[in-house]
Amino acid sequence: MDTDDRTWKVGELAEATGLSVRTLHHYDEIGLLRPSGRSTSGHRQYDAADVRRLHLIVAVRGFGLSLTEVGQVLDGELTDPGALFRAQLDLVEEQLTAAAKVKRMLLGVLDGLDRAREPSPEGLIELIEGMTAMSRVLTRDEVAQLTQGRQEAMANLSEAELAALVEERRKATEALTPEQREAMAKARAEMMPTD
Amino acid sequence: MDTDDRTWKVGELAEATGLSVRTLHHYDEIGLLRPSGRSTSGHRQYDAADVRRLHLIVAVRGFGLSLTEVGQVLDGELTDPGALFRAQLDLVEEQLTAAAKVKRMLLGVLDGLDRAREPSPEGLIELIEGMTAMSRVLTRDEVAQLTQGRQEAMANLSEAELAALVEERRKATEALTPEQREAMAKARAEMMPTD
DNA sequence: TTGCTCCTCACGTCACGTGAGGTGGC
DNA sequence: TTGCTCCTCACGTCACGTGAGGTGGC
Repeated sequence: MDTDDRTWKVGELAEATGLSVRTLHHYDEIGLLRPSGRSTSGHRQYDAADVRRLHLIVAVRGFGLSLTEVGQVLDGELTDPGALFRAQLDLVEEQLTAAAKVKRMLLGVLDGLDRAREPSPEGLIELIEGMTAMSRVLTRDEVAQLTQGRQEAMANLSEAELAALVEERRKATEALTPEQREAMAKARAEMMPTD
Repeated sequence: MDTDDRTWKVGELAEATGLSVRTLHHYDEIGLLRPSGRSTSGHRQYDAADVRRLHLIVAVRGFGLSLTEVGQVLDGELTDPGALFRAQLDLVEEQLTAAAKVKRMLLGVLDGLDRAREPSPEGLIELIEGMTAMSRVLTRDEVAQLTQGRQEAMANLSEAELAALVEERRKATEALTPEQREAMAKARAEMMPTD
């Protein structure tokens, strides 16, 4: 039983797992992974069980859980771990849709930059302004529909806000080249979710 | 020109934008958005230009850039902003594939939990162990193929490591119920990217 | 005068990174 | 004896959250 008896030093374990020594120190500090031994000179000694636990830590951490949650899962401190994983799934799905939207917007901006004859800082700003003003309005409408109780407050705010917003967009559009105008229209189309 | 002359207090702006007062204080502190005025009593006064800049800040921040980068974009400090946005696009695409993988693994774990007759903490652990041991091996193989120079070092490591790994998986599989075994096989299939 | 908003410190968060200064093993 | 690894502080990061204690405007 060679491998069951051998022990790892912190640097060896770091090298083997791709983690940093500091990370292993950190896990020790917070009690997530305490090496089961110390040498006479105080060096950490990880045994096979520690290594196994470390692999589990890395695995569960990969689901996006906090280190506290990782510890709870591994130590069986949760009455319903499934609930935690389901919540995490919801979160990941939100991240996926959010990231997909960001990707669409980035593609829109890059497309606009490509179409611009000569790239000016102002052109970029106006491009971004045009792209996002749209989604801001949409968001406002959605919010207004969802939170009926606050509609009165919304009306007060949107009075000045929407005026400023419309004015902003008018000014911005005015200063654009035809190419940029076209890019903006295309970008808006791209922002509309298709999936 | 009513809206062009009016001025916003920090609380009003926070309410209107959905940001926190603290966030606006923070943007002031780091110089990202300094209100153009202060009242005699020291209260921040944001004018229409400040509000416009704030909307731009929120928009650009939405691309996932750091506040430093947001400032650089808005102040035209970058010779090639397109490069920044392209880098950001790469990052977002990486996040998308990573999140998709996490989603697949979470679905696998949840599926395994559903199939287990009675959910035990040990069963969960073993399920996770089984699911992720697979991807660890795959990753190792890929790394070995990519970094030829380090193959010798890899061989040294994988000797003890792989032995422990195989032993781990054998023990884990041994203790599983038939339902869990089936779930693991299904989970592995799900882990293989299909897109 | 009572609330409400505003102000400025200043510490806390999360998962480590990055030296700083010193000791032990091969 | 020289490197290399190990050790323990301890501050820094990033974008704010969260009180703490006090002042000004309607």
